Amino acid sequence: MTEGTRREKLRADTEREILACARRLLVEDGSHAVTLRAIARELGITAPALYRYYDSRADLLRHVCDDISADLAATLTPQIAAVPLDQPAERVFTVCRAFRRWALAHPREFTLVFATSPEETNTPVNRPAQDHFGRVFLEIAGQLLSEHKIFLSESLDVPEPLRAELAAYRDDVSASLAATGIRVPEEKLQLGTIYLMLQWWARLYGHVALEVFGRFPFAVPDAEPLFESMLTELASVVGFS
Amino acid sequence: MTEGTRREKLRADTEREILACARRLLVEDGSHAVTLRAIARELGITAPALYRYYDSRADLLRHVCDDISADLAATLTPQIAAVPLDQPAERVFTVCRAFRRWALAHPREFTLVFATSPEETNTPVNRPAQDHFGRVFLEIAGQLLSEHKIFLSESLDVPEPLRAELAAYRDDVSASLAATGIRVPEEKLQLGTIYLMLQWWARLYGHVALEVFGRFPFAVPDAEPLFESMLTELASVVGFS
DNA sequence: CGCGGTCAGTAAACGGTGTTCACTACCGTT
DNA sequence: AACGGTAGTGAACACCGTTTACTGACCGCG
Repeated sequence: MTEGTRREKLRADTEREILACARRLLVEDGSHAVTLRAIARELGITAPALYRYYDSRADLLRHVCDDISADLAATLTPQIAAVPLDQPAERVFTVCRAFRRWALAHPREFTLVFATSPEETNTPVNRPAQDHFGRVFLEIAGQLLSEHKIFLSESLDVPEPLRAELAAYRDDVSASLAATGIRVPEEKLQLGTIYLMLQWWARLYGHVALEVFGRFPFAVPDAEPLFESMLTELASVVGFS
Repeated sequence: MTEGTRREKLRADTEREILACARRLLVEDGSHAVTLRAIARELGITAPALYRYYDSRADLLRHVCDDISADLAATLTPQIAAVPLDQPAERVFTVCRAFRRWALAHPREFTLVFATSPEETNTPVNRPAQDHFGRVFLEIAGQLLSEHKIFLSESLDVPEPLRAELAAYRDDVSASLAATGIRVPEEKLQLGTIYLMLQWWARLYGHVALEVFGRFPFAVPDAEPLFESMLTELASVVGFS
């Protein structure tokens, strides 16, 4: 897979080591503990050596983000795959529940990837679904759309002022999906579908972020029932069982 | 208001100065620029002097959070007050729009207060609506409930497994409201009401956070129509026009 | 074989950070 | 006039990211 020049093999090796170490530090002690010097110390090298691999600490953190996103995707995909294709509602539920479970189990990773202001990691604003979890979300939604006609088509009432906006997004979604190898027939990507995807993602994200950050307006010791009720309500909106 | 011993007056003065300076640094250069030494430099004192006022940088940041929350509350309250009491839907819309506008105009403050993992500011987990914006949200919702019976009462279908949870929150909400001087008759605080408040907050938060962080699954240049459509949809769920 | 370039890694240094500690000098009170 | 509390200082410690000039070892080429 990677170039075999052996030199590059070693390089890729330590690069993986760096990322793994950064991940470990992040998980165990928080993002402020992800320090060039700490990583170097643990790898038995000196801090400046890391600049052979990353331009800066921010750059490293950005790669850690991508690493985490990849892991999340790798965690979610098999879980969805385990649900039969002919149970689309259950598939969507599964990915939502899995995402919540992952976020609660990996709060620091979640924070870094999903709730870090772009400036913190110096992420260029022009970096939409690139590598990030959005891709996973799109993939799953894309599969769903391409294999079923579950979503209410034109009958779903998309507010008029939104139609122009949504039409613009469609191309973006199409391109994103195409980049991952999924081909969705044009006629399946209706405006209502895109609208639903956005709503779904916003609610899922909102609930999970609130839960991870403990920012409910009052103490909520166990938000799982709340989450489940959100799912069933969302499903009813879409037209699931 | 503050003790007049003049010594304490001076102290309160510089304390305000410190907070104001921290706010300015946060707004202009991001939270990483909020540095004890930078603050001290600007006040013409030395960094260790700040320890006379705050236990640590984290402690200072926590107070900045409270300061921001207070400001947010002060921004929102008059905006709501400007909407006649007999237009409850418009009142809710107003606070939601105002919150979104504030967040977009003050992304760094929003990030610090609403999307900082508790560990970052060393916030004790047991710090629910205390001083934070949750209180404002509760106040507004509380006023709404106590003055109108807009929300669908028992007819709203609260999923069975949730009823126990929600019942537990009710006391919490009651106490929080009472602490701010708002007395809501017990019978107005129905389970469905609490459920709605949570849903509303989760969706509002989710949309705004996504927008501030630019974490929509694809590029969304202008999320305002999306936001407005969310509002009208939420309103229809509650039974507004 | 040996020469030369590429490149991972080093050592030292710069300026910045949070935090601690011993210390001063003032201010209000007794 | 003496005292005690307290805001503020200065020096120091242990970190941090980043830059610079430097060392070797490895690899391919003649």
